Amino acid sequence: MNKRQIQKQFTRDKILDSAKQIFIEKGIINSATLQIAEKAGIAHGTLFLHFPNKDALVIGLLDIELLKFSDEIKQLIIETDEIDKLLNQYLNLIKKEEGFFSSLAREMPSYKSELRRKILFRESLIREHFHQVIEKGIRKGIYASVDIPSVLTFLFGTINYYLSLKSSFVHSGSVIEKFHDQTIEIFMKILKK
Amino acid sequence: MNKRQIQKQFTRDKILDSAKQIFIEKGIINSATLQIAEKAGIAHGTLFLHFPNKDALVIGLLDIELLKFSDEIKQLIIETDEIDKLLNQYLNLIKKEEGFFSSLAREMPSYKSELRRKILFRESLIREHFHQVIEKGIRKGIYASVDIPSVLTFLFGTINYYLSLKSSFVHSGSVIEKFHDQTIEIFMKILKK
DNA sequence: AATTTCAGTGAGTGTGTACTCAGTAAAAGG
DNA sequence: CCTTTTACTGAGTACACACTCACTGAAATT
Repeated sequence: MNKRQIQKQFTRDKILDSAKQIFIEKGIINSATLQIAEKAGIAHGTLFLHFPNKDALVIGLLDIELLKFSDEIKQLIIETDEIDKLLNQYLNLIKKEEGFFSSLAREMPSYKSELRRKILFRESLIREHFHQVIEKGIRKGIYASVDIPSVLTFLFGTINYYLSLKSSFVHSGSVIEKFHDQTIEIFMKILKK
Repeated sequence: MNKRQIQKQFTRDKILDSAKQIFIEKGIINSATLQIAEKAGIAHGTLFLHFPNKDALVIGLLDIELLKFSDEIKQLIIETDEIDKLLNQYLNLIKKEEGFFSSLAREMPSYKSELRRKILFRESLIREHFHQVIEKGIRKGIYASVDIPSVLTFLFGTINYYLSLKSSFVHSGSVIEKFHDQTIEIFMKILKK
């Protein structure tokens, strides 16, 4: 990479960093591209050299962040094969980026269907891991033979709900932490024989 | 009421009807007040004679609709005191106005906190009824002595999740219907001794 | 019948914001 | 050293949309 390419990449990263900060603070939908540019310390027009339009920026941002998250999850799967430990670790990971996931849960229903599909696809990969761990548990006779997709929708739906209404559930601090124990407890009861 | 008052009320109703239709179709946040006025068959300015601003219209609309729903729920409570039947009836009521509740679930996280508090307050009244029925069941020894608020958050969270992502879960038709049986089944398992 | 009241009208205004494009300066290439 | 390429700039444009207000005409009041 020559000097120009390095500079270009650097600017792109600044835009994405700024977009992420603003995404966490108040979401992307109601934030102006001008504000993102200002926070990144670049001209408004520059943003559109790197992303053809606002949607592309959102997709770019979410793609990167969710990929990072996916990788961390994968690591986690390798390390744990008990569902309560996995769920505990999963919640801890979300908690680490709770602002991000809260904004995501809040705004997702308003995204264009293509982007929503992308996000749900990434979620489905995570579900797949949970699915396998539960399946193994059922085969071993540890868990009741539940309909796995159903119980996972129940689980992920609830977590999504906590995140999307975070500001109504907690004034400051973590929703995930608040509901951490009871979520695991109830989910384990669902799996209980 | 004289002729003028009747006419005024009629116009107000037309606005609310139109707003409800548009709310169901695509939500209120991304709909223009001009469009609502056109659908109601009135001038754009007229809308602002009846509601000082767009927010007031949204509050007016949701207040009326949620009050109607509350009343139907109350009726239901009187008639049934088994939790699975109550839940079944509750889901049926939501299904009857699924478009409305889907839009509500989708947009609620984006509303100003005051309006969100209002909506959550109405929901809390409904939860209160569920709470009582479960409590009675626990006292009778039918259900396990679970932490009722936790399991209710789990339940309402999941239902909210289905509704908010309705268009991702079903192409056409009812999400509530799709998840009806499994929701009841899992919830009853949570309550099982 | 004359006057007052008021619901309704719709062109107009102000604001916010996504996106453009002619111009600039520094890096790359010869 | 000169020419070309290109990342970047930021004032400008187009558009959408919430909300206003001078005006109209019919109903209510006198």
